[in-house]
Amino acid sequence: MAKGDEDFGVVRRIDGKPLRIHGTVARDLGISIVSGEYLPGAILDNEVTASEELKVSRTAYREAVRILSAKGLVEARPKIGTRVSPRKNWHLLDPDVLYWMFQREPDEQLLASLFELRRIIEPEGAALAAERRSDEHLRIMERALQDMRTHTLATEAGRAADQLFHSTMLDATGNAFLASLTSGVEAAVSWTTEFKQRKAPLQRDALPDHIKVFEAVSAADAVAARAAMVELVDQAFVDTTGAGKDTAAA
Amino acid sequence: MAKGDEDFGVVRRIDGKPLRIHGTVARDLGISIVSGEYLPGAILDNEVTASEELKVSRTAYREAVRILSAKGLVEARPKIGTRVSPRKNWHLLDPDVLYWMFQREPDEQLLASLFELRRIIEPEGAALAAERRSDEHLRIMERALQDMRTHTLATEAGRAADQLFHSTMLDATGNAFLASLTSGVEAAVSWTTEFKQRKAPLQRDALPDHIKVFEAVSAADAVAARAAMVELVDQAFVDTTGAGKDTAAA
DNA sequence: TTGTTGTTTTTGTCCGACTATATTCCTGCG
DNA sequence: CGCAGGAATATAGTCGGACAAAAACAACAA
Repeated sequence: MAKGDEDFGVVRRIDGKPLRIHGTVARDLGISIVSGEYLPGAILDNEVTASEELKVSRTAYREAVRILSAKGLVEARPKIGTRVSPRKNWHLLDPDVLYWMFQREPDEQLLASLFELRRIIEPEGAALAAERRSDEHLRIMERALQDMRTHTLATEAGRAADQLFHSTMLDATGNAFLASLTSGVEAAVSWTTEFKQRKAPLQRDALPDHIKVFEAVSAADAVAARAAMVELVDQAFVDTTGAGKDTAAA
Repeated sequence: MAKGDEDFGVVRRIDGKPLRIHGTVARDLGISIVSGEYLPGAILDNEVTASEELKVSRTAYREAVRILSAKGLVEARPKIGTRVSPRKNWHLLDPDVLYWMFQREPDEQLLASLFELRRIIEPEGAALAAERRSDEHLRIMERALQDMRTHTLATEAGRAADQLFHSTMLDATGNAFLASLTSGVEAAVSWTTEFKQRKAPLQRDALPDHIKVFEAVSAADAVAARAAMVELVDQAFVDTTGAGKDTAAA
């Protein structure tokens, strides 16, 4: 390969790092499972057979299964085999699982549930941020908003600024659990957005909603921050699905 | 071992199943990490050294690392080693991570954050359940309440009934994400309760709060269900910490 | 200084053998 | 005939050891 070239054929992770073999196998199997190709209770091929089938060593295959098992998707037992766990046991809010779930066709019902959760969580997050944010938080968020304006969400830099805005606000809530939860969910949604955007490229400018949230947080006005974030989430739902104003109004 | 005997020395998982070697190593390492023994950015011993140190094969050690990596606790890179990830990347709401976090001394701040999250989530969950529950849900919940009354929370059967009550209500919300999230958090809290209960055995009877929630859900009264659940969570917070009425009133 | 090339350390992958576990089945006893 | 106990068996679990690949680092050259 000539200097400067890059191999875009390499499978990459969420964070852009290349996937090892065990990672790709885990990802493929994970997607198959969450998309219903293997139903809960189904038993996967035994390790020897499965690894031969996938043309990887048994070691690599086992490490992949460990990953899926750590996320609650499967359960391995001697003499029985590796069984797909009941959905109830799946770690649905695990970032990878979330990512896998929205890789095929984003299930309408599931997407609605996800936004239902966002609508519960994020307004309260904004309210907490309004009460607890530091001046440093405000500085970063304001700067991020400026970058969003100049670059727009169509560019990589713009989306990075958007992420910075949100992650800074999460940090400002002072609640690590809330931050962990929301960051994963928002990431999942942003992938869906990306997915949808190939078909329906144009949608409403998200900046005004962000500004409203920022101003409320800046003014330490929890009530206003909550209201502004409700609007932002509802708008995001409409943008993502194109429908479902009923759910948003519930 | 004579018939009927059991080996209580075996390390067991949350669900009671025995842990394999890779499981115990993952658990031990995981607890060390979340309890701050290894700080974010720190690099673990290389696989050969570490596995020798722990007297396990490199294969088993690697599978343990895969588990931790799947939960966002560590990140492994060739030539660098296995590095503890920044806390921001940890999957804090993963049931195992949560479990590990409350194994040593339950951090006061963290526990408060967890209840802050519960106070946001669970009332809304109860409200949704009130709107969407089926008659079957009601039947199971009522039955569970009866069992709670007859057995009390001091017994295994009583706690099982309590769990059934809560998990049924989560099912009734019709939101898989909400259910997944809450079940993990409630489980973590119940372990802390168990932990605390060794010192302060006696606390207020939780049954009346449960009944109020049930009656509201049964009457399909979302507002009342929300209010009743707020009370239940606040009461649980007081019972768990013994202090912190400020946070509960926020 | 900058770019390139080699060195080296560490994780990643593979293989093949053996162990542990738990189901299934069979056998013999009541 | 039914059932308890033990043997057979299929599967995941563990091991050790070899080699491959990635990536930081050092040495060197332009």
